[in-house]
Amino acid sequence: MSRHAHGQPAGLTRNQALVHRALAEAEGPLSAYTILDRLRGEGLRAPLQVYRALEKLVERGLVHRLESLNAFVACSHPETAVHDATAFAICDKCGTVSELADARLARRLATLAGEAGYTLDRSTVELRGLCRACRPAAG
Amino acid sequence: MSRHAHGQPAGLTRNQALVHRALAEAEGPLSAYTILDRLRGEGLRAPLQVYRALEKLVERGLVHRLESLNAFVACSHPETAVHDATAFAICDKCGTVSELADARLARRLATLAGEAGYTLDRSTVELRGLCRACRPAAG
DNA sequence: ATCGCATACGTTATAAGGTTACGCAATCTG
DNA sequence: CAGATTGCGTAACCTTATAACGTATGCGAT
Ligand SMILES: [Zn+2]
Ligand SMILES: [Zn+2]
Ligand SMILES: [Zn+2]
Ligand SMILES: [Zn+2]
Repeated sequence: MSRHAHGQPAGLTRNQALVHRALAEAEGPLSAYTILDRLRGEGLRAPLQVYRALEKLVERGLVHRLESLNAFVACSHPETAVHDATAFAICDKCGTVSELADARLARRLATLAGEAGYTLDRSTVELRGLCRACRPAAG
Repeated sequence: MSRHAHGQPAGLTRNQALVHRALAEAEGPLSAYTILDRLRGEGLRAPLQVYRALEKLVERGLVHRLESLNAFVACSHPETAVHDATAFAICDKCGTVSELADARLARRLATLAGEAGYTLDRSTVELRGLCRACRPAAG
């Protein structure tokens, strides 16, 4: 589980920077309320302060929302990277998350949506299972 | 596990049947609390009555949960059908949902998870965009 | 400078979604 | 019959997310 050593992205407001840093320093996904708790020492007091920051961070692609967990993670890719069809693998036991980018997946999703008559604006792909560390030894 | 003439799966308890019917009769996804409201006339009073029924229905594959909507839909495939890697296309404007099954997608997800060191137990794939009816006419 | 607009901020209250805890009843199983 | 399992009902509670309202700040156009 390593992430970039950072360098906060430029152009963030104080609250946005605080929320982004909290996520970047966390080992895994955090709920909005957990973020809030971790930032009370910095003066944050209300859920909306966190949700508003998250909204902007997600818009900019600096943070992703994990729908199946109601939680958020800092993006593990450089800010410049392409982000179509990001998938997340989530360990059901230890909760670690890996952000995966895959062009073939992106194409397949676009094709599927198209065949069903839909445009594809954004996609949620979350894979649940066990990570290598949590998997029982093969037998 | 067969169905009666009116499409109700057999072997459901009263609450499960009520919840399933509510979803099957709805035009789109329903939240648990909306289901509850629609079933108050049938005697349901508490969220847990709905959540417990939903849990069983999801286990049996008769109902799917849409994580990005916090809502549920009746499965649109026969009860016998295979259900690995079901994807949902969701119109952002009118809310209609199409349930898509695709073996190539299933394989790609399995490969992706495997390469990242994860087993793949179940997947959430939700595609957001506009359906044909809601898309602005081209040209 | 100052008006209008846009963006961010802070606070309170409330909506929406989901679970824990407890106990009773029916249905198997030995 | 005892014990286990499953479903049911109620109340209380917790988590997640948004609405509503007002303030502050930057910035370009008049
Ligand atoms: Zn990312
Ligand atoms: Zn793990
Ligand atoms: Zn289905
Ligand atoms: Zn539509």
